[in-house]
Amino acid sequence: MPELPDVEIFRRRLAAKGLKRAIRGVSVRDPRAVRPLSPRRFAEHIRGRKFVATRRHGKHLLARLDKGGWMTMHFGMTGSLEFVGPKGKPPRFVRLAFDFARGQIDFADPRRLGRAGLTGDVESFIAKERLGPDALAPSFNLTALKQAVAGRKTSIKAALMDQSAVAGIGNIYSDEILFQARIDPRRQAKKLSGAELSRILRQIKRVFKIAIARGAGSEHFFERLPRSFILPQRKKGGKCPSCGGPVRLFKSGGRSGYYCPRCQS
DNA sequence: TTAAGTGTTGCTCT
DNA sequence: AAGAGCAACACTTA
Repeated sequence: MPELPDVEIFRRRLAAKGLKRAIRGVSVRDPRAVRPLSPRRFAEHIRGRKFVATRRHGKHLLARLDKGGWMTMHFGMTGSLEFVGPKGKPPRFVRLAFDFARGQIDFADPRRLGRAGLTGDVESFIAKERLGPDALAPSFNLTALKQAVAGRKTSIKAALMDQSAVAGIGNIYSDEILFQARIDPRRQAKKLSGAELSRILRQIKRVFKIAIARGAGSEHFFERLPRSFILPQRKKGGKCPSCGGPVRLFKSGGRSGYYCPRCQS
């Protein structure tokens, strides 16, 4: 689930429910969720303090602490951030819980591939993680996209998913972006024309903005997407929303990609 | 029941 | 050294 739009939803949730309120307790239910930090060091660093600002870079969420420094979160394949009110029922698979006077914020993660950590400042964190520019940052323009895929022999789909080239695009949304841009995901990145890259850039911004606006990751999210989106058809037997033909599955590096062989070339 | 599949990343091998 | 393949992980679905 957690690609850029999903993480942006988590960020907004944290900003709405967890900012400028005392964090009364931090419960590390699974030590692996804060690895390589010790649960104690992580919890003690945050307990009694407040989050005062949030940021997102690609698929990473960061929250600034009132006395300086930031908490970082990455959601792996199945992580999420949920707010639970005073009488609410917590989700399954909670690995970290932040307790406030009214309710709690839970980091849930069935597959345990997500991580939380601590860092001094955002810029050094981005450098350490080797992250490219955030896909929604205004500075990620056509020049930056050209730079990201320049000379790359790999497929445009793989290049877009490379977080060191551009941060935030994953397996699902790369399919949608390339479908909207009418580009075959298997094409070599370096062989795309300027006009094609321009279409891709426009669709990165558009697809992500639409996904965020429609509540990425929420229940019935797929039904709330425009009819022109291939995302709900991203399955066996799916039909291209543009031409009605069957969507095709291809595999690369253990990942599944879907596309319309008639509409994308 | 068992096996395959899964929205991410990082390590290994070439 | 870029790129491909697979492991990590644990649950859900076929």
